[in-house]
Parts: sequence; structure tokens; C-alpha cells
Amino acid sequence: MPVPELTVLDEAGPPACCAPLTAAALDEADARLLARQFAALADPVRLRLVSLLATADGGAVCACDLVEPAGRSQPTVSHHLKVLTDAGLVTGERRGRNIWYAVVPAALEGLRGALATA
Amino acid sequence: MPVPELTVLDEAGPPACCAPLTAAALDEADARLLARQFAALADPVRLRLVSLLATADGGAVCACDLVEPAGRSQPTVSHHLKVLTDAGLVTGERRGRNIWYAVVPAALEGLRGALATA
DNA sequence: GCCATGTATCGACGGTTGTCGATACAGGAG
DNA sequence: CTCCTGTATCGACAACCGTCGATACATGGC
Repeated sequence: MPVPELTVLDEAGPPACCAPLTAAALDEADARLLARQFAALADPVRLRLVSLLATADGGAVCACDLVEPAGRSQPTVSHHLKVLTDAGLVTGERRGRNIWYAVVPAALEGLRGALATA
Repeated sequence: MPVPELTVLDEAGPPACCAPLTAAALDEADARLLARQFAALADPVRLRLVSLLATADGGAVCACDLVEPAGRSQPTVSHHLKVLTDAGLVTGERRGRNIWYAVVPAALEGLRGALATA
């Protein structure tokens, strides 16, 4: 795919995306947006990565320290981190020659809001 | 697939599945369980179905009344309802010759819990 | 029993996704 | 500038997923 298409969600999580599912029938756009974020969490490896980031001291972990606990190859872990980043759930920042990843709390909070039961 | 394999999550949602992602690195089993539920929400059509169920008067909707708003064929809607049901997010109950679907609030609540930020 | 209606299953198709090894890119160390 | 290390990208492959039309199953009305 030559054309970048991560236009929707490229920065720190949306303030409060889509109003609770229980509020009203969501429209196409909101549904696709939400679906994309849930899809980012719909993989065991990615869930584990988020969990590792969320529980880390300082809230961030060097990508190099994620490969072994993830139990996947370095390219695969990199791929998953990209998926999470594109969905706005985590962010990465260079420090020296490493990249430190951290969760975006607002994004998780936004998803929680969407799941709120009336 | 001849062998049914929906052993994990076939009944009304798990009380509180997996402890927050932010609690500790979740193990393989929990990760797969959670991933399956998030995967069920990782589709715009299914999100819309959940939304329709959640906002309905009486909390339940006849399957026949979901086809048109979903904008998909009847078999496709049936498929999505099955995915949601297998994940424990919704339940179906026969009434006469119709089947009425409703969300399982505890399941959504469980997912909210998993997303809780410290 | 027979028909009509509502729902699920089947089979097929195309598109997406997770995974890897190989490789390219980036930045610090010497 | 040249190596070394950490990260991302590429290309490929198998598996999975969403979708549909056709069809089977189930229930109630007659």
C-alpha cells in the first residue's frame, strides 16, 4: 500500500471518541473508528504488550525489552507495536538508540467509555 | 471444523475475566480470552448490532429487526450475532418463532474493567 | 400433514492478518 | 568514516474473516 491511510487516529488518543454504545445507534464512521481500536486489542500478543507497558515502572519500556516477553520475533513485535500506535493506544519515543513505548491512557479511557453500560 | 471449540466463553459473560491490563502482565490464557472478546467488537457491523441491542426498549430486539439496520444480508447478520454470542457479549432467546437478542451487561462491564487505567 | 416465515448452516470467494527470515535504515561508539 | 546495535520495512506464506446466495432447519398457523 503506497498510500498512507492512518489519517483517522494518528495522534494521542481521541478525547472521548464515540459516546457509549448504549447511547444511540452509532453511525458508520464512529463504528469503523471504534472497531479499529478494538481490533488493535484483538490479539493476545498485543494485549500482552499493552499489559507490559501499563505495568512498567515509569510507564514506558524499551522496544528491545518487549521482544522476549512477547515470545515473537523482533519484526513481529515491531509490527504489533505499529498496529497499536496507529490505533492511538500506545506511543513511542526515541531515547538514545532505543525507542521507548508507553500506553496512551486517554485512549484506553475512551474505549472504557464506549463500553459503559447505561 | 467438525469439532466445536467454543468451550471458553459460551455462557453469560464471565464475572470479571482477567483483571485490568494495568495490573500485571497477563498470561497466555487470559490474553487469548480477552482477545477473543475484543475481536468480537472489532467489526463495525457487530458494534452497530451491540449498539442497537443496548439502546432498544426492553433491551432486546428480534433478529428480524436487525437485518435492515445492519445493512447486511440475513446470513451475514446471523453470523455476526453468533460471533457476539460465542464471545459471551450477547444472548439470544426464542419467543414464538422469533429470536430476541440482548446484550450481556456483565460482559461489557468485564471488558471495561480490563481497560481500567491505574 | 402441509405451507409460510424466521433463523442458522454450507460452500465459495476475495481480502485481511499474523508470522517469519532477510534486509534496509538510524543512531551512537570507536 | 566504519562498525555495531536497535528498529522498521519488505516479501512471502498460511490462516482467518466478512460477505453472499443457496439451502437446510425450526416453529407456528392452517
